[in-house]
Amino acid sequence: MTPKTQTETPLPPRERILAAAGELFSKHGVRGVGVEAIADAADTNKMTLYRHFASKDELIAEWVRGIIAQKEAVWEEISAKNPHNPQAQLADWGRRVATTLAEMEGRGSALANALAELPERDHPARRVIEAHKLRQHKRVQKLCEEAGFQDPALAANLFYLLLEGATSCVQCKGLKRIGEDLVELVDRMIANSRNQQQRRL
Amino acid sequence: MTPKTQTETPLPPRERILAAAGELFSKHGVRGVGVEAIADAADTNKMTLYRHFASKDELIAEWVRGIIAQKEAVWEEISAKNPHNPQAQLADWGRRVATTLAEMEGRGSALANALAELPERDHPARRVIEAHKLRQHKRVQKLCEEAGFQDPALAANLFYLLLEGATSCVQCKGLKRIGEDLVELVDRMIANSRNQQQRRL
DNA sequence: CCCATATGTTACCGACCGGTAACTTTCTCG
DNA sequence: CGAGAAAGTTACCGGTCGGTAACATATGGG
Repeated sequence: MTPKTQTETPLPPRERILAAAGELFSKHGVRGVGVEAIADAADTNKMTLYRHFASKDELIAEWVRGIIAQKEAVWEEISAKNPHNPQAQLADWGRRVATTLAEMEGRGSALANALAELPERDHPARRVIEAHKLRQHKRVQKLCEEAGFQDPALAANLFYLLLEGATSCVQCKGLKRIGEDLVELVDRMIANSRNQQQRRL
Repeated sequence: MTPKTQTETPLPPRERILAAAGELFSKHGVRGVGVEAIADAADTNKMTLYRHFASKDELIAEWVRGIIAQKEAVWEEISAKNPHNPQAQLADWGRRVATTLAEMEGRGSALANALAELPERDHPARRVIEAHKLRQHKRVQKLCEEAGFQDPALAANLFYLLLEGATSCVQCKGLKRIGEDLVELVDRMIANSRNQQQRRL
């Protein structure tokens, strides 16, 4: 009699919970979803959830860690595809950010939203996100140094501001051309870096 | 016996409530503060709060409207100080954004945070914020047209992304030079616009 | 087969939240 | 002074939330 419409569940409960939490957190924000709703969506119950995660905050942190891991995996992919070519890596990165933005409908970056929803400065998830953002910034800065920008730190901050700005803008509808313009701007930056290199030779 | 340490209260309750709500919302986020805490901080009570605001959501919206009003007042000031000089207006704006960022300790833009905390697409506050962001973007775009950029829409999006990115970055400590670099980048953009104008003459 | 382990089920707790009712106090102004 | 509006006070409602206890069920390997 119970419909059982969901796909079969070969995944262990922990993974199902993480997946369900991810969907709900993305859609309604971490503070807008209760643990019971998560357990239901994962086709399990609150008790099992608490056997796998010490608290809701820890579940949030784990979810955030997953997102970050796959973002860092993308970076690995980028640097593997064009090793020793920082310009190409930066361009690739810009393009990927733009396409990612195009796919996000309405609600913006999960990480930025989580940061805004968790004002407590010592929240586990917050620490993880901040560390990741700093790593990301460092990575861009290193690429800018290798790319031969006159002022690598300035260039890196420009790139970084463009990225952060774009992911922040997605929340607001309208402003549609932003994705393509982001790519355009990154490409111009890279062209500039080449000019600067030539001038210096 | 009651300490009564607070400053005298010559302001009507409505203003006190708005002020207290503003402080608490900024510090703990709109979802992290209850109406009772707001009433207490305003040295009044929940009942009086609900006589002046139909609901918590309306109070949030009113707070947001206040922030936006003062941001738009800044724009008036900017355009009054350098009328018919779009470059100077853009530069002034960049400088003001940078100093504002320097003052915000830790937690980022109240508007961006509110947007992240209110996923419901028809929340009154959300509508107000989105309208404001669109107005802001239009304003920058008009200035870019007047400033004679080759591609005003592209330039406007660059400015806008820089702004949004900077206000979004404040949440993350570290990344300290961002404020000064924002000014530097805006100035370079403006220098570019002058070159483009000359080239076209 | 039987025990241990993982999972499901139900019920519950205390805290907090947004919002309201009913009544009292205070202040203003005619 | 006295009426009326604005503000304060207290108590309460229904709901939700994060988290736990106690117990029932399955599953799988020695």
